[in-house]
Amino acid sequence: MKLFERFPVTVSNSLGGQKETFKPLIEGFVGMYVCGPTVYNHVHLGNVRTFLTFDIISRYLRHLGFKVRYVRNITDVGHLENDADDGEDKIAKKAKLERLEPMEVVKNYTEGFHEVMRQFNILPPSIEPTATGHILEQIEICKKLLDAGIAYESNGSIYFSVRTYNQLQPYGILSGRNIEELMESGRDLDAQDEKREKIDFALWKKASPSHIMRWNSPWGPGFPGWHIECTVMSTKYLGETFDIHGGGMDLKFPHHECEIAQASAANGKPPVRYWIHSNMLTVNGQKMSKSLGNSFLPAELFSGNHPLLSRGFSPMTVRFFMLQSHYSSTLDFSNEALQAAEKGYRRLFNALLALKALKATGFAETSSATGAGLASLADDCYKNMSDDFNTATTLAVLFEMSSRINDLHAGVLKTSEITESDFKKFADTYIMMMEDVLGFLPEQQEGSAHLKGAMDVLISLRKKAKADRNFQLSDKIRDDLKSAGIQLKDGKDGTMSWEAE
RNA sequence: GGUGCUGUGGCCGAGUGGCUAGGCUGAGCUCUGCAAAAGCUCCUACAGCGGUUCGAAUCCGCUCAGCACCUCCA
Repeated sequence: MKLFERFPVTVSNSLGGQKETFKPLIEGFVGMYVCGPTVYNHVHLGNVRTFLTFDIISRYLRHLGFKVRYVRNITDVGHLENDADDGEDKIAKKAKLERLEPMEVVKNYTEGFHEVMRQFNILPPSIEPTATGHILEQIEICKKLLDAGIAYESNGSIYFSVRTYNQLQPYGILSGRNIEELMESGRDLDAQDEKREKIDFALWKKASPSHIMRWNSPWGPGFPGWHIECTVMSTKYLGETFDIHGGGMDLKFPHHECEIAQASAANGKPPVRYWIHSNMLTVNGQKMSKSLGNSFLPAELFSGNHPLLSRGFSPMTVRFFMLQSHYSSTLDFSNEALQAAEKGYRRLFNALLALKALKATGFAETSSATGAGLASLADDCYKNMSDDFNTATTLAVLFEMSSRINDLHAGVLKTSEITESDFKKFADTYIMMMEDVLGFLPEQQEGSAHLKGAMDVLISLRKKAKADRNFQLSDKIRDDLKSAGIQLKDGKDGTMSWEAE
């Protein structure tokens, strides 16, 4: 029996708003698409939260035994800076400002993005396609929508007619909007506008002579519209209908709504079975965003070099901090919360080290309530993770498990009280949840061989001093090391260990 | 104005109608030569007002407060 059969996964589907049992289209296989970053600037922590959410989802689904194809795109063209009238996209604008080639900008920020992902131990997707690598497919789908009469050409640009689409099937099913209301709100079309109606959106934009990112098309030189790349790439690599589409909450409308419309119109079927949206990271109750100027760059967070931070915090502290809340809730960012997370994370991780160091022998022959309790904690991890990837409740179980690990470590709880199979289930689950599913890594790098050797010398000196009841010396060794940032810990049986802070 | 969401103890933050979430902080105890680490215990809350129910933080209504989206944004 596969793990995904023992612990069936439920997901909150943004389409419909209900929690549903997750059943992939093809049993045992999962296709997942997540909207990736626009690489015209540094990623900030809000972006990181979204990618972390889907990192956890893909890790857990794989852990359960699904074969997951995870596609996350790089948007290196196409998102307009202000509105369609400006005819200039973000990448091109930045490039002009910096006097760089557009692809140079893209390369620079893509590398930076990957570096940040590595720092947070967010695993790479299976496929990371780029918009510029799929221009032909985007032109093809434009043709298809033109042929179907749902798109129209206007002065070298192609627009999607939302009203025409809406006559065939309802527009707005994801965000709960109807086009009449949309027509009443927002900015009105001006005289130069090429769109027939303001709710229409661009599939292909004509490039002005000064526009430096341009490709030839049947309608003249231009570049792809805002939403079409995701439809093209998800269809190409996952099929016309696939299992999971994810992204930040702020993409729900209009981006994902438009994706549904385009794909449904082009392929005659809904593209996605489960929509998952991760919520926003906030600072003092307000959404973290570039435009509000309250965003943190990962580098600022690590160094503490930011007006809102009292000091720096490590990537794993932040990872833990983010996983303490559910992805569908907003999460508020503060110094106090990060400090609490730092301590909590250290506790969990020290228990992991203690568990790995545990010499577990002499197990019980017959099962006991204690052992069964440990084994059921392992099941609780899976139950919580399978319940809409609830990392917050899973962490609560892991804290409970860490206390039991410390009991084993201290000898309060003895392996002779539990069977080997109960212990193995307990221990394996703790390790796999921590490392494989939640993706935690050691905080400080292992000390050099020289440091370890020197610490061995100091520890043996201190042991000698203690044996001689020369507490003045033994305390000095401990206190001086403490002020040098190394904490000595005395074990129950006279052993000593140390931890760099 | 439209659409949706939230309001939980000192702080952060889970909560599928009935059993202690959890973390951090604080207090106490155990262990320890003394500490640290660790274990145990305590501080036990659900914005307000009504309603449904044997029973509601959880469902319904109203009020208040806040947030997000409706324009590029994870």
